[in-house]
Amino acid sequence: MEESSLLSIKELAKVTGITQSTLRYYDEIGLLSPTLRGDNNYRYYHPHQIVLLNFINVLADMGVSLAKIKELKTDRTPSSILEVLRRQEVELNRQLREIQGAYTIIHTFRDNIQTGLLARDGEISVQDLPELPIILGQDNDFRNRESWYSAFMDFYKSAQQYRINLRYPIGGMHESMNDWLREPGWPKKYFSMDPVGNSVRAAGKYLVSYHRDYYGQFGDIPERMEGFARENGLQFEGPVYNIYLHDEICTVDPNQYLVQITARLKDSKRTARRD
Amino acid sequence: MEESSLLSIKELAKVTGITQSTLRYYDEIGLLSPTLRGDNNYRYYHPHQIVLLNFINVLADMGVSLAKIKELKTDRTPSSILEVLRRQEVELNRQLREIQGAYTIIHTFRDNIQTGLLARDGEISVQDLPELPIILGQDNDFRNRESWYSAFMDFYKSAQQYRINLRYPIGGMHESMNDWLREPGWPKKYFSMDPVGNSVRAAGKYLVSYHRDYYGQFGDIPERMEGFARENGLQFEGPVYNIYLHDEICTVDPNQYLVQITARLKDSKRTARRD
DNA sequence: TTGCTCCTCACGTCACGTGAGGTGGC
DNA sequence: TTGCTCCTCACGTCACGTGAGGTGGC
Repeated sequence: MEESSLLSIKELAKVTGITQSTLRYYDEIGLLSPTLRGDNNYRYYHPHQIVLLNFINVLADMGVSLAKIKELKTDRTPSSILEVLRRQEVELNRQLREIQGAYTIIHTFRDNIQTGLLARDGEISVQDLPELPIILGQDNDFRNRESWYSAFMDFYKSAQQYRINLRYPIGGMHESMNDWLREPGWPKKYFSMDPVGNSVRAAGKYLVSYHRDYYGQFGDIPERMEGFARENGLQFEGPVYNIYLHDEICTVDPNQYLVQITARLKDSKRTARRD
Repeated sequence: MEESSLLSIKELAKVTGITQSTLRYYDEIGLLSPTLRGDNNYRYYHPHQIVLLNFINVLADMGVSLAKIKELKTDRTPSSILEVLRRQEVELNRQLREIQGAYTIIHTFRDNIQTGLLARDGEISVQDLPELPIILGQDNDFRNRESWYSAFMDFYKSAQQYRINLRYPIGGMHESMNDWLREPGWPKKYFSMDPVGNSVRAAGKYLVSYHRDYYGQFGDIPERMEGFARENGLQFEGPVYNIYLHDEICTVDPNQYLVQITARLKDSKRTARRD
C-alpha cells in the first residue's frame, strides 16, 4: 500500500467530521493510531479506519467512555460487540425515557409560567378546569407550628420514600374552602404536578383567583372570593388547590410570587342534568 | 428566621440528591450560595433553595452550562425563563431525534452481527428477503484503478454532499451477477444501510451466500453460486448486494471479515402467478 | 478522648480546544 | 520568500470527585 492511498489527518478529519485535535488525542491515548508515520512524522490513516472511527464516534456520542471503547476494541469479537450493543440499546431506552421526563417537566413549568403571564393580579372568575394529574404527599404535621418549613421539609423528605418526583412544580392542597380560610398558609397536603399522578385535581367548575405576594400570604383574596361566591350564588364544595405559577425560579423579588387559587365549586347545573 | 429551620449542607444534599461537593462548587462559582454562614463557618440553606436547586438540576441535566444557568438566574423574569424553556423544548426534541437515530444505527449493526453469527461460512441458499431500505451513492469511478480505495473514498467524500449518513454499515452493489463475476471487488455503487432510504434492496427471492475473507476476496463462492443456480434451475436477474456482516468493527483479523452476498433471482413462480 | 459534621486547599479527571513555536516541501 | 500542512508541548476548560489536614461541639 502506497502512501498515495492513505489519508492525511486533514482528510480523515474532513471525511469523518472529527477534528484534527481529537484525532491526535485518540492517537495519544492509543484508541486509534495512524497506520503509518511519514518521513516528516506526519500521520497517515488507512481508509478502513474511517469505518472504525465512525463506529467509535457512535459509541462516544452515546456516552461510552473512551477507556471503555479502547478496552472493547483491543479484543473485539462479534459476540463481545454484540453484547455491548445489546446493553447500549437498553441504555438508549433509559436515555429516551429521561428525555421524555425532562420534556414533561419543562412543559409543566412552561405552562405554569405562561398561565401566570396571562393572569391578571386579583382577578376572580369561574372556570371549567380539566382533570389535572398530581402526586399527593402525606398529611402535613401541624403540631410543630413554629415554622411552616418543617411541614414543607417533611414533604420533601418523605417524597424520596414514596418516589415522588420533586422536579415538578409543587403545590398545596386544603381539604375545603373553610380549611383554607381558617389557615391559609397551612395546606393539608403538598403535591407534585407529576403527570404520572397517583391522584388528580378533579375536572369541573372552580373559582379561580390570582394573587401576587410572598408564600402563604393572600391579602384580601379570601374575603373577596367568599364575597364573589355569595353574590353569584356559588357554593364551595371540595378542596382548594394553590399553585405558585411564578416563584423563585422565575422571580427575584419574593413579594412578587404569583399564586393561583382554585377552589372547587358545587356544580348544581351539571349534577341536576345528570340526575 | 432561626437557624433551626435552615438546612445543613448534608440535609440539602440528601433531600435533593446533589452531592456536598457539588453544592460547595455551586457556592464557589456563585450559582447557589447558602443564605447563611454559621459561626463555625458552616453553610446553612433556606428550604426555598431546594426548589431552585431542583430547577438548576433540571437544566444542568439537559446540558445547559452552569455559566448559562447562572447568567439566567441573575436577572430572571417570567418571560426570560419562559423563553429559555421554549428553546429547551426544541433542544430536547433534537436530542430525542438524535437518540432515536443512534438507536436505529445500533440496531442495524446488531442485526448484521447477529445474522453473521448464525450464518455458516460457505453456505448457499435461496431466501425470500423483505425489502431493505438503503441510500445508494453515485456510480463509482473505475478509471483510476490503482486502488479500490479511491472509489471508496469518493463515496465517503460525496456522501457529505448528498447527506448520506455514514454511521450506518456500508455495502456494495453490482448491477448484475455477471458484473459481480467479472469484477467481484469493484461494486458499481456503495450504499449506506440507512433506514431513511432513497432506494431499496427489493423484496423477493435471492441466492444468499456467506464467505469469510478480506474485503473484495470471495474464494470459490462465485463459481459455487453459479453452479448452485445451474443445478437448481435458477436464473439471476437484477443486482447483487454485498454486505460485510463482520468487519473491522468486530473482527481483529482482516482475513476473517464475513461478507453476505445476496444475488437477486428471477422469481418464475411469482411472476407467473401475477401475470 | 471519640465520633461526627463541617471546613479549606490542592490536585486529579475526562475529552478535548487553543495557542506557541518549529518543520518541510512546493 | 511565502503559504500551507503538519508536528510537539504546554496549558486551559468544564463540572465536578477525592483526599489531606484541621476545626468545633457533644
